[in-house]
Amino acid sequence: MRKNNGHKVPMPTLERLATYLTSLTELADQQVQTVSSSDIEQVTGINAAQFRKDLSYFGEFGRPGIGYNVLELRSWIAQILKVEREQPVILVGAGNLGSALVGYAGLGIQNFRICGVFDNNYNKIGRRLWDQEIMDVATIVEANSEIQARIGVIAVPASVGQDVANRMIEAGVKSILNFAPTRLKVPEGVVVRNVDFVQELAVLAFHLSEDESE
Amino acid sequence: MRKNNGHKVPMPTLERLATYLTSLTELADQQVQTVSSSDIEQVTGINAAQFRKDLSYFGEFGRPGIGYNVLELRSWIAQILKVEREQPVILVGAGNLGSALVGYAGLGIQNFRICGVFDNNYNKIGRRLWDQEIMDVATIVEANSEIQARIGVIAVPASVGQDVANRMIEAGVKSILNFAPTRLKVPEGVVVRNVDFVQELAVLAFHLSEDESE
DNA sequence: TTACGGTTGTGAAATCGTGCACGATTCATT
DNA sequence: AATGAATCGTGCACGATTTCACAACCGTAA
Repeated sequence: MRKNNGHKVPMPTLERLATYLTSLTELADQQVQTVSSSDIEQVTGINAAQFRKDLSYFGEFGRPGIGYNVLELRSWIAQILKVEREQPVILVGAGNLGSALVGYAGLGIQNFRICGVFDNNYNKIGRRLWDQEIMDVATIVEANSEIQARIGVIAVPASVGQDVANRMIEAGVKSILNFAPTRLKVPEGVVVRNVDFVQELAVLAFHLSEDESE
Repeated sequence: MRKNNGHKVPMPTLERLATYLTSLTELADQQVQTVSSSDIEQVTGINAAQFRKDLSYFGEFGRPGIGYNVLELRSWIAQILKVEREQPVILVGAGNLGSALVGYAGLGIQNFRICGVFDNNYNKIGRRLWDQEIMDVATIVEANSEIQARIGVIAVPASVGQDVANRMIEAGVKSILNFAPTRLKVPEGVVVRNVDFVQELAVLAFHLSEDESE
């Protein structure tokens, strides 16, 4: 990484960075060597100027007249997003959603790996979920002193979301992906992103025109 | 609904509307009769002025000096989001994620119901997933002429995402919730929202500080 | 009736994000 | 060496969104 000595990268830029990374990986698989910002626009639908601006927050990665080297750029973006090496992740909630996430092969593509699964249900603790043994959430601090995950995923009912978040933070988690429909209270320095299916559906429902929704 | 004769409601406003709806339902369950915008800020973490501005796109729902009637406001927002009555939803992809979504009780709370589940795997077609029989995705047009869903959920691998979207649109779907990590090409008038776990994790990884990520 | 504490709705200011437009750079060709 | 086509990086203007701040309003109590 080159600049960004300061800060203030817009959140939408970060989200797009992840998109670029995915597309660059595809392009690399297709043996493409070089791309221009308008090629990226072609593939991702994101405006070419936007792409260049996004990168400019972090340095200069392209060559005028040429474009970007696919492998190099992918590696740079991976570095920026801190996914050059495998990122361990822990997950609490071995229900349907948790199970789907642990089994999701797509995680590995961006170097994420779920290295610990926890639940509070004694019928589940000790069982296996894919390649993971489900552990007691009460042991999360101890377990994560081993795993050393800094990212945690919450896939539990809303009612226990805050409690789980607290434990995770105590266990050293700094970033939380929260699937429970609750706003988590977290201390300074901990980042939370919420994913709420129902909220997404509600936004979609809004766009239905009256006569359609009938 | 009262005004909004025009349009142009900011997307972030719509997303927050869904949050308000959830919180209002909780408040109603707690027998709270009236709330002020600062009560809402307390509960949701969303700025009180923001809340009032959001509502102002649709009309005047509060009384100066008093606040908002919880039940009334909830009903109004539900109307705005078109979730006053049950919204049928169809889902393609009876894998782990699809299964989790069909089984997710939270959907019902906002009046969404998955009324049709499809897949292309002959080992799955005909089987039951919770209360739904998995149907052949090839029959989606016919099946949805009965179900009349206008909202569709895509929970299939990226490679077949576009194909599934096309079929859905042919079947009359106007809004798509897409869990496949691909940018879908859709005709004018069809709205898509993407949910990408890996992108979310990547944004979270970015926020880890160097020495932590080691 | 008047005064007051609490609260809304909204214009206007401040902030934030996007996209254009252009100077600068690179390579290929003559 | 000079020309031209392609492409980057970025200042700036625009558009979108958030936040402020205040007039208008409501109910209560003196």
